[in-house]
Amino acid sequence: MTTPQLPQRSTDGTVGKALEILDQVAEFGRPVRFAELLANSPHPKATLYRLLQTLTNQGMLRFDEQSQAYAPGLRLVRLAHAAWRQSSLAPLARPHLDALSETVGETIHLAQLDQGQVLYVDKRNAQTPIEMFSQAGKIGPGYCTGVGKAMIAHLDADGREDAIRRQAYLRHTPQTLSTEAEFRIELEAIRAEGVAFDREEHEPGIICIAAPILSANGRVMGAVSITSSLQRRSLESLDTLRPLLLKTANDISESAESWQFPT
Amino acid sequence: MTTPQLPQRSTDGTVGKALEILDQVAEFGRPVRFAELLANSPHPKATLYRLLQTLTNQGMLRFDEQSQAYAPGLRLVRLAHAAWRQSSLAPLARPHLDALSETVGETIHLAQLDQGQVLYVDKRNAQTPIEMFSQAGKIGPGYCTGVGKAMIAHLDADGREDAIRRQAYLRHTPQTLSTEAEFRIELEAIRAEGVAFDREEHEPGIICIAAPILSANGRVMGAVSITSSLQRRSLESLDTLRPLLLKTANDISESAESWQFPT
DNA sequence: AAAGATGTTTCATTATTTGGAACCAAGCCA
DNA sequence: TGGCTTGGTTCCAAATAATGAAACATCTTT
Repeated sequence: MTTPQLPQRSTDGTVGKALEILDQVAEFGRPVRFAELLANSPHPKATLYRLLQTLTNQGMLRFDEQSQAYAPGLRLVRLAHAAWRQSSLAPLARPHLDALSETVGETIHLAQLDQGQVLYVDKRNAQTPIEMFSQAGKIGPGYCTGVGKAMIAHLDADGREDAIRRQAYLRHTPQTLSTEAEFRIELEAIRAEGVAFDREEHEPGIICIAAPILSANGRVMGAVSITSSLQRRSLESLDTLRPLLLKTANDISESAESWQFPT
Repeated sequence: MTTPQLPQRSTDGTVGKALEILDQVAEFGRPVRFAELLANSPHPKATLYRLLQTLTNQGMLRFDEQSQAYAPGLRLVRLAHAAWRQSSLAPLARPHLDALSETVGETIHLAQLDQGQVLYVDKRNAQTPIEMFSQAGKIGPGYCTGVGKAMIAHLDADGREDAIRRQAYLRHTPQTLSTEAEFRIELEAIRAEGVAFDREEHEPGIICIAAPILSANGRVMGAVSITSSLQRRSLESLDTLRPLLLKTANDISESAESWQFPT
């Protein structure tokens, strides 16, 4: 008899397991050895082994001979290009972000929600390009970023509860909201206000104002934010950009509505 | 008895089938309806249906209610970020591309080979800085691009044959090499020469010079190219950049060699 | 109303995945 | 040296999940 009554994550089929493993490898952020994966895996050795083989010769993983370790494969990059173009707001939002960037001269982020986490899909740098590695595809926490809070606050009840449950509530800075209760209160405030602020909750000295991008029927599609540092601006100063930010969010939403797929 | 003697692509297991479907959806370049996929699918209705369901609720695909169609999902973007950072030459090559770009002021491409096709992983051009997945992740043909030819020419015999077989040999321009025979001759010439030229083979008026990036043991890791237009430069003029290009390719290779993975 | 598309569900059959255990190959240590 | 540990690969009978023909819903057209 095998694994009788454990809560056991609802993985759909073999494919689900394989994709879960893919995620695990990606999360490591560096090539991982078989044994390391095995340690964090619910699967028996042989199963994990075969799944890794499959993923590898499909190009979803790459096996680095030299370090004897697995890393996410280039096939993903190819697939992601298609995903980014078709399923992200980035292509549509592009002109609006450009305009906003030009006007405010601060760092702009465009994000969407992916399994309760913030997924950045586009970015514009402040004039001085302190080029961090390209942002698209990067993920961030939902409970302590402006875009994350803005999106979660505007989800419907079910989605919101789900997202609230998925947060890690780690204290990144002294200002981080690190309990579910605090987070809930903040979400209420954001819903009332229409925009979210990040008050050094993720990184010390970094603040931002974020607005949700809502579809005509009120569903959350994503969020835009303007980020700055306390050295350059105060929260109040950021707040003066609110009308511009809201207009941008609205423009993006309208572009999305009027979009028709080609035959 | 099922599917008795067809050549039938060697798909490893259910996971393989699922990923193949993922590719199909991505290739469409626009949301696809169930029926369209079914038409191009070797699988029976029910099978395709279930596979699509699985992929969708795994976030690898997105089902657009409005258009009743499937598109690649955002989970891919997240995964690809990890892949790009760990499995592409882009992070390592970045400073070298920056330097080359600064010096020559022309469009630069960094590409790798993915299943016989050219996969662009980074780019520099005069105007726009990098926007991750708008350029990275894009694919191109191997037989009529500078980077493609440079890489394929330097593969080992097996890999080269495989790549030669995978090409489509479509005539994009009057200059396109559109038979396998012509392609083979060109590859020989490139191997002798050490660099490849694109003589308006992919797009009219567009030319480029490309060099392979080889590891210490001679394996092809990728290629760099400098692209220009006939309005601005001649092939001879591009050729004067050859030493710079080769130096860049070599620098990237050396950076890669000296790279050690963190524990 | 009937006939066509298109998408979804069922269920007995079949084939694939599973995972315990054996096996192999290096290190390591005493 | 020889035995012990650690990391990785292969086997194979049993358990499970995938399969696909066909029936069933819907929603359009005629």
